[in-house]
Amino acid sequence: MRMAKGVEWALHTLLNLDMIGGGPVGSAQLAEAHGLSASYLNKQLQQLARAGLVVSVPGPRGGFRLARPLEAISLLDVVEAIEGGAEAFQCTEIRCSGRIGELSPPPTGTCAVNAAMRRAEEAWRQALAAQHLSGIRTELDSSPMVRQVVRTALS
Amino acid sequence: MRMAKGVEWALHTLLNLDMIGGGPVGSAQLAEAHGLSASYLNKQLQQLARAGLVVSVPGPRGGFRLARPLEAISLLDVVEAIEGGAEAFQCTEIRCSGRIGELSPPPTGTCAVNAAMRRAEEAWRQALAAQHLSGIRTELDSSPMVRQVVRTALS
DNA sequence: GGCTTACTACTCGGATACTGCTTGTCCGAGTTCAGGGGG
DNA sequence: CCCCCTGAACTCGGACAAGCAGTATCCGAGTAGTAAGCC
Repeated sequence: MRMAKGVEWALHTLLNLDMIGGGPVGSAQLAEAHGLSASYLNKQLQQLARAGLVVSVPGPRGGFRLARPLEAISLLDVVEAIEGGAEAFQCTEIRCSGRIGELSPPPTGTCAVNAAMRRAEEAWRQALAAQHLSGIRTELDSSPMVRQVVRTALS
Repeated sequence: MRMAKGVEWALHTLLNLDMIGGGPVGSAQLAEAHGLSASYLNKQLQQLARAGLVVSVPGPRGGFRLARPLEAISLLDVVEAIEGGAEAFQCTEIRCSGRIGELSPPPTGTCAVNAAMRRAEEAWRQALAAQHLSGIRTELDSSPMVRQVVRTALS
């Protein structure tokens, strides 16, 4: 179970978009800031745009800008935008297959294994939803010097 | 991010091993119980054996049996046995690459993005570690009739 | 001089190949059991 | 009658392919800005 690395890219890129301020920034510049593939980062940014986290501006001097402040963007928002909202553990109901399934009556209620895994996953989602990008920005050394570096790198 | 379906197979198989009792059961019978691929289930059982959750008995009338009671097996044990203990979110330290990495001084401390993701993952792991297979067995309808069905299916 | 218009350059957006991991399969090593032969 | 030995069958164990999701890339659609031409 490995999370797509696009999540890491998206998180850092969103933080950079916040540091640079208002105007839209092209995916090429955002990619160069961290030495990433511009085309692939563009793909991730499109998914963020579909999820309503960033706004895309077409045309020359276009790009992407934050759709809302970092305070209103949780880690869960970003993960679901990139990974999709599907559950990691997908119950295939093997309890209804094979000899046990044939010999047993159709089970009632949800699978206990599935329920337990979903409980754990719900804890993960809640922990993600409880953390917002504004908190990460605080943890980072967001001194004016760092912000200036980001602006220089994205100019 | 999709969890390997081997986790689901392993969980149901461990529960079946408990229901049938002491003697070792071959992977072929365990697979037939749920209509699974015997060879592939065998692969998963080997990983459970390496993790010390089951004991493998070679030779005719061999197979696998539980190494310890269900009360002593948590969901985390099973997930880590199948998936491996690696973190789902793997920080590639892109903050040190690209133009921002070149212009900024080497950062001190761990990446804030990585720390936040690990906090969420830790919540998930704790939720997994808090649930034991004995609890799932209780949730299941483990009436004598069901147990008899499992024994018949594995005979 | 001001306005309109066509052009150019630049951006996003989606369709298209490639790679690594999960999934699935196969055959060999090792062990137990059974049967036959000898003491 | 009891013991030993040989063989066979069955199991785990690891090495070997196939399928799919994630990864990476490229080219087309659309738009803002610009410059030239016209009134």
